[in-house]
Amino acid sequence: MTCEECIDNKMSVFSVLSPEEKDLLRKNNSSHHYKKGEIIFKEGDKPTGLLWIAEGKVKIFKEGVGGREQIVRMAKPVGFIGYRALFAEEHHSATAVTIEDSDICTIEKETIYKLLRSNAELCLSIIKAFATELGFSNNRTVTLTQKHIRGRLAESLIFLKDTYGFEDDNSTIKIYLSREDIANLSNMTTSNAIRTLSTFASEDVIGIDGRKIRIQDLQKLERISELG
Amino acid sequence: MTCEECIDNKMSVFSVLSPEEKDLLRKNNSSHHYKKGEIIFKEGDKPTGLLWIAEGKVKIFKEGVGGREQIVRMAKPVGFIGYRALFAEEHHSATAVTIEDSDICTIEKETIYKLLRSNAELCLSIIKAFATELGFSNNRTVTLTQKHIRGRLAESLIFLKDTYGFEDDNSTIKIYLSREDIANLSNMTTSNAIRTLSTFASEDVIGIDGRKIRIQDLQKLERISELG
DNA sequence: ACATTTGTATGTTTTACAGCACATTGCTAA
DNA sequence: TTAGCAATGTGCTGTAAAACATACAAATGT
Repeated sequence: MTCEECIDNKMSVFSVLSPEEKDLLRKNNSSHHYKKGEIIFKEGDKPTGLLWIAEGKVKIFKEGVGGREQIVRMAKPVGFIGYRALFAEEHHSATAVTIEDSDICTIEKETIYKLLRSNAELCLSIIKAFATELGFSNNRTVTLTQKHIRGRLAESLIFLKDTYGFEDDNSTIKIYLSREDIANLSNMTTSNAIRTLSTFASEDVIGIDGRKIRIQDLQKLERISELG
Repeated sequence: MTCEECIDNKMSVFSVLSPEEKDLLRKNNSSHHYKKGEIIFKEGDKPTGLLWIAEGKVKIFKEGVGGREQIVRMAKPVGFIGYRALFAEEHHSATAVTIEDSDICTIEKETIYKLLRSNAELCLSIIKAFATELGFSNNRTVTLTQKHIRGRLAESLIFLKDTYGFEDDNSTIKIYLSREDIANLSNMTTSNAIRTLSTFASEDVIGIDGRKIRIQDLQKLERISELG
C-alpha cells in the first residue's frame, strides 16, 4: 500500500477531505521504508510532521524504571503515529519501532495545520480519534494495575486479536511478536509471559506454534481477562 | 465564579472565541450546584453536553477489579469534565464526583459542535488539550505499574501540588482529600497510603496535620518519585 | 448525650510476582 | 557441519505489597 492509497482509503481520517485538499496532501507527503526492528522516532525527539503507516506494524513504548519498557500502543496501516507529541507541541514521550518491514508516510506540520484550519470535519475526526485513544489509555491504566498476571495476559491477547485480526484459519492472531514484547505489553517479566502462555496452552485456551498464537477458546480467554 | 466568568477567562479554551461566539455560549449554558461528594455523572451514563467546573474540585475515577476505584483525573475550575465520552461518542467510561462544593456549567452537544465547526482555533485548542492529557495518561500507566509504593505516593503528592497549588503558607497542598482517595489515586490500599504518608512525615519530607499535607522537602520528594 | 458509622493508624500473615540461575531449543553464519 | 548466540522454557528464592485483623479517633445522626 502506498501513501496515495492511504489518502484515498475510506478507513482513513482523510476520507473527510475535499478532492483539492487530498491533492495538497498528495503533493506534500513523502514516504520511507523501514526494516523490521528499526526506530522511527525516539523518546525525546522533536516531532517534525504527521506520520502514518502505509504498510507494516509498529510498537510504541515508553522507557520506565530501570529502562523497563512498557508498550503503550500497537499501530497498523492507515493509523497515525507520533501525532500526540505533534499536537501537544511537546517532544515525543515514547519510542516507535517497526515490528515488521514497514512503509511510513509523512507530511509536514505546516501542511496538516493548514488542512485542520480549513476543514472542520478533519478536526472533529482527529478529536474523536484522540478521545477514543484516551479512553483506551485510561482503561489500560486500570487493568494493568489491578488485574493479575493471567488477566493481563488474556486481555493483551484479546487486544492483539482485535487490533490485527486472525489469519486465514480464523484463529491464529495475525502478528509475530516475541515473548519479550508480549511481556512488555502486559506489564510482566518475559519469564512470566512464557510461563503463563504455557499454562493457557495446557488449559486449551490457546495453542502455541513457535511465536504464532492461536485462540482456541475466546470465551474462556474473555472470562480470564474479566476476573483473572 | 460563574459560567459567564469562565467563558471570559483567558485560561479557558474559550479565549479563542469571537465575541459573537461567546454570546452564543452565554445564551446556551446552564449551571448546577453540587454539594461535596455528589455524583455528576456515572460510568455508563450517556453524555448530554460539555461540562466544565466554574467552582470546586472534582475527581474522576474508574471502577476496576472487585469495585476497586482508580482515580484517573483530578479537575479544577475552568477545566472540562466528561468531554472524552462526548467527543468519542461513547458512554462515560468513568464516574465524576465532587470532592468539595462545586458549580458545574453545561452546554448542549449541538452548541459545542456548532462552535467547533465554525471555529478552527477552538478545535485546535481541544486537540491540544486531548494530546496533552493522553500524554499524561500514558505516563500514568507506566509509573503506576512500575514504580514502588513510595515512588507512586511521592508522584501523587507532587501531582496534587502541581494541580491545586499551595495555600498561603506556600507549603500546604490546597486540597482536602481522604487517605482512601490518596490511595485510589496512587494505586495502593488505604492502609499503605496511611503507612507510607507516616513514613514520609517521620523522614521530614512532608508534614501531616489531619488531612492537610505540607510538602517540607520537595527535592527529596522528587527524588523519591524518580526512583522510589 | 448517646450510639453508630466512617476514617485513621499500626501490627501480622499471606501471596503474587520479580529476580535470578540455568537448561534447552532454534536461528544465523562461518 | 558446528560454533555462537539469542530466544524460549523452568525451577527456586526473596520480597513488596495486598489482605486481614484490631484499636482507636473523629465525624455523623438520632
